[in-house]
Amino acid sequence: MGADEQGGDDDLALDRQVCFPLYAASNLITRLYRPALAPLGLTYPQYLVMLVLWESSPESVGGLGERLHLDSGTLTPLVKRLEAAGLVTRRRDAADERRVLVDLTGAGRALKAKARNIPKTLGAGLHLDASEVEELRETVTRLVGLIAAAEP
Amino acid sequence: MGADEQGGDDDLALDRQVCFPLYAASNLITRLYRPALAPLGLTYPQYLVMLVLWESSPESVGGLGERLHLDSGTLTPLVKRLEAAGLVTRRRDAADERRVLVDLTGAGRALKAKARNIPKTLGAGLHLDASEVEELRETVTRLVGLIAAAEP
DNA sequence: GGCAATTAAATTGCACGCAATATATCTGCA
DNA sequence: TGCAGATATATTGCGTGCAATTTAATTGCC
Repeated sequence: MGADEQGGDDDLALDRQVCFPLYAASNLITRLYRPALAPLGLTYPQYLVMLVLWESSPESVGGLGERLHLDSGTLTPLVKRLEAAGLVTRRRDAADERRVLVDLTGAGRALKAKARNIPKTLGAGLHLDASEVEELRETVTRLVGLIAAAEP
Repeated sequence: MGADEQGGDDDLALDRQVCFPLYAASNLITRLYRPALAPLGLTYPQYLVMLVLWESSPESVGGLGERLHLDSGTLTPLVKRLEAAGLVTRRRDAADERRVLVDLTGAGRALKAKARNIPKTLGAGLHLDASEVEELRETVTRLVGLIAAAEP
């Protein structure tokens, strides 16, 4: 142990970080999805918003943000792009004029059919067995819960 | 199973995706590190570059990119900001003028002392036991390897 | 009812990330 | 030697992410 390693062997080694592989995995996944999403005219974050809406719509901007851990600074312009693409509509909630409700158009709903095989197609290329994927998903989901709970 | 669920129960449910928790975890971690890195004047990606340089410097832009899975489009402006902050120098490699070598300044090297307790401080807040963290790190690292290998 | 505090979105400004492209340098081979 | 192809970095353009601020609407409390 060198004289400059008072914090332990070397806590600052890149290969010791948990944060870094998560960061790298996220970037790599965005890159991996790009060619599959390009024919649908979607970016990866836009795809996530569509996943939420395909499950339940209309949804407020805040609702989308809570689900995806994103704020209005990210979602407002993103949803406007989806609106410009004709996939969603935006309207003020009559019951609470502060809210904006994002809803699917016919084209937005129809896009789900084109997206259906994306998870299977992209998952297959990784050669991870199902149980391993499931465990990874659960562990990272729990981590997300922990970090989100630790937030202000 | 509904008539619109031909791809399985619903492969497009957000909670079924492995990609999403990784994406969310990455964003949340960046947010989590921000207040700890602010006193050092670093963003999270800048911190990762410094981690690499603290391990071995000088390093070429390409070397940084290979280690962090980033390209010159991201690294060039980032490293220039580190240079403007007085933490690194940039110079052409005399042996191969195409390369740019990024090296630590005295201030850059000195910053390591201030960063030393960051991993422990931030890790402690998550209340995950060490073995669990280790397993998560290994699994995600393996995933990163798989996706990176699948890349062109 | 009325006003302060809260809440929901939108806006602004900055730093990524990356595809596509441009520029400069090097390597290999005729 | 000289030149075509490959390689390393830089640049451009666009879409995020997010802190900080602004604007508009609602709630709570008197």
